[in-house]
Amino acid sequence: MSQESIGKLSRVRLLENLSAEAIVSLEKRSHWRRYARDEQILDRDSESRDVFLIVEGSVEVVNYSLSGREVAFGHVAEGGYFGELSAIDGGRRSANIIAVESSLLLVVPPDVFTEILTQSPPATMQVLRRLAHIIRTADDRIMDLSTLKAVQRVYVELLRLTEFDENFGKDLIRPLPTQRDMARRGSTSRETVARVLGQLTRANVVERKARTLFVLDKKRLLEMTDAIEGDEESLR
Amino acid sequence: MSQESIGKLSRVRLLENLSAEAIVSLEKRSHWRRYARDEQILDRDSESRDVFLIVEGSVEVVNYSLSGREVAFGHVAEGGYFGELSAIDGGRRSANIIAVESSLLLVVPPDVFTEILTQSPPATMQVLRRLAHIIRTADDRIMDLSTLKAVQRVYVELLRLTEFDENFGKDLIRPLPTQRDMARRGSTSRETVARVLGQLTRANVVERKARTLFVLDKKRLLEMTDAIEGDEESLR
DNA sequence: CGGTCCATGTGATTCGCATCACATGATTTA
DNA sequence: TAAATCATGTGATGCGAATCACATGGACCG
Repeated sequence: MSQESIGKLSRVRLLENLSAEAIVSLEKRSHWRRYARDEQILDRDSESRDVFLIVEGSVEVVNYSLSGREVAFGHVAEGGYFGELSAIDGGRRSANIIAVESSLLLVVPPDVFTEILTQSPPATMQVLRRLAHIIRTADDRIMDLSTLKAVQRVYVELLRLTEFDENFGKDLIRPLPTQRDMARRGSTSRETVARVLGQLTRANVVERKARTLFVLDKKRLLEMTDAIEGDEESLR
Repeated sequence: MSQESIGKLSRVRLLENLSAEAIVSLEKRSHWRRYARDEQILDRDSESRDVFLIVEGSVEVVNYSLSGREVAFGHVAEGGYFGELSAIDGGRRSANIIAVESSLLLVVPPDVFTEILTQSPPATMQVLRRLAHIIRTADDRIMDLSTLKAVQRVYVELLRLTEFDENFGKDLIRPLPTQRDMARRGSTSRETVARVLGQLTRANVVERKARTLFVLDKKRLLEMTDAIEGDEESLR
């Protein structure tokens, strides 16, 4: 194992409080694996219970319904990990994982993972906080799906992606995901996303330039999200 | 504190692996509280971070949208606990809790809860497994909301409530929740639940008698859940 | 025990949005 | 650079289910 990979490993959130020795020992009992862009890393009905640490790259969490419809669950970035649910409860994998870009992962066997938990309280708290965060996010999404209309869910999605850019001094989304991807996350159709984007552009709430979407009026977008709604188009 | 309450406390899942002394010490630093039926125990925007152990009774987890719509998240029975998310991550409460019946709770301050976690690995694993289970349930629900029609979500809800009764040797739901409650859980309207129930009765898939619903053909119900659906009513 | 409140069944109506169907534009890739 | 593939804009259509509106049936209560 190279010195470099140890350095990178220590940057994975799960391990950030572990000693160098503990990390070396962990690494010895795990194995490395590289996945190409778009490659499937984990299948919903695979039998493994391993935990995957993302040392380089990032992944998407996706599920498919029986009718073939895709639902996006989330994204895990470099320094994150996934697969912990099965390692914790021994149950099936709950989703499919796909590499967004070429990614280097450390595959940790379940018993090595649980050993970390029993030996490092800080690591355990880290996992607990992560699970708590996942639950909060999922609960919010259930609320959105249960109480908002499709159009409003697209607003929510846009707001979720919006970040303030220091250089421009403006709110923007960059890079803007494809409409198909946004539809997957908002549980709506690609066409609806297109229509919403067009409408918001006409209402001067957003402005599109190549791969970036400027959010000109974030406040208005926020209001529109929970309005009982009468006339949308009249916002022009 | 009575001998009896210690006995009851040790039956709360969170504490099942703790020593009697640990439980006594925990109890000393917490306080008891009784809530009446339908009383609100926890408000979504309350500031407390306490964890609640259900020693007697049971509660419902509910949320309200801005438009006033209710969404049922779950139910916690005697021996369970709730409020752990805020104790873990210090964040806001994620839902409202309402007593279903008169309930006796032990209110545990956040620092006492985290102390249990650091001192008892089995308790920690218990919490981890519980959170994992909540995530799996929530993910399933997101899939249902994203890919199923309202009618099918009612089928799913019925299946979720169905249990095999040893006495009768039959599948049944007892007591059958009100249509309003089932609508809350399936994120649909009360009327839709009524229509589905009527239809299933006519198709001899279920049969209603007072407060119990006999599920005559569970297999069929299961098939109808993920069918692409053409003709429902023709099942008669 | 008659009245009030809540649960239930069912019709009629409206509306949101998925779906289908193309046209056009942008990006790969051979 | 042409061809192929994928992303995007927008109209037309149909279906699902929320909503409105009552009628009836139970359950509880003063």
